[in-house]
Amino acid sequence: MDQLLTIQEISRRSGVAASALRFYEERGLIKSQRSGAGHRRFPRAELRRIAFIVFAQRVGLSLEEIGAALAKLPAGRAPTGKDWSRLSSTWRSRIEERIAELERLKLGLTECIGCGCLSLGRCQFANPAD
Amino acid sequence: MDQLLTIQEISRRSGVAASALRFYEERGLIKSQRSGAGHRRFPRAELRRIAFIVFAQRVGLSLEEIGAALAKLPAGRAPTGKDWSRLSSTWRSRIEERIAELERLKLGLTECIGCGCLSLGRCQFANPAD
DNA sequence: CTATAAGTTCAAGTTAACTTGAAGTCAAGT
DNA sequence: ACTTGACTTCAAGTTAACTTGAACTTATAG
Repeated sequence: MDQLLTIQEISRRSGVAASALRFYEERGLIKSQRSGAGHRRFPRAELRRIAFIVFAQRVGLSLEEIGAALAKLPAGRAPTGKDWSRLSSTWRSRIEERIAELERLKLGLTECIGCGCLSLGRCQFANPAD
Repeated sequence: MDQLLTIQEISRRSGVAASALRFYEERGLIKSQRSGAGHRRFPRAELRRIAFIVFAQRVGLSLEEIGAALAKLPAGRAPTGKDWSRLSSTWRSRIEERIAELERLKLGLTECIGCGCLSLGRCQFANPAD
């Protein structure tokens, strides 16, 4: 059941360019076995990791952060749904913060820019409380 | 009342590095007059433009887009609050889309990654409808 | 008069996340 | 035998948004 896929197949199924996949492997985010000819062969399960990477990028994480997160997956056994969700659970607050910032900016769009208070250093929208 | 400020003063008041201000000027986002010695002198009003740039960046716009927006400000007269708000009004939908995406991702955090459906190409969270 | 702080220009460096190109290998089809 | 297509590595290029450094000038304080 652990079918091996070529880089093209993985690329097609994940929507991630082959060059990007090589790049991810170089960075240690994903792994592949090699065929006799030295060609990459990806276990189907890598699609899951790749999906995770794409997902995390949309959330706004850097590859470095994503790599650090992936490194925490249990070695030796296939990660469970719980493993994956534990991995990404810390992002919730991050997403919420970013949403909050965008809401603030949206408000600033009318309240702040419109009224003319957009004087950096004092504007509550331009300078979110930290 | 149109007091002229040095680049350091502008930098301090805007929180934007002097090197970045020179860069913005080079890109045509802001303008300065020159002192006898060839030093930049910024009219106070430029702080407004800079605030706008910073604001727009947080929204997620590129300098190029910001430059294009700023270029639409009426030449000759000082921009009014209405000018500024008209300029940024198109961002509302952009912000809202990004918020919607983040909400989707947040949902995917539990629903999708947790349950194991995160199989790219089919997952509704990883691949928002377009 | 001189040291120092602030400014200038211009070229080159930086980081992220890839992409592109060159040069070569390998298996399959005709 | 030969061409094609998919693959490999490695180095270099790309874009955005700046920053840094070198070399130099000008302004200010003592």
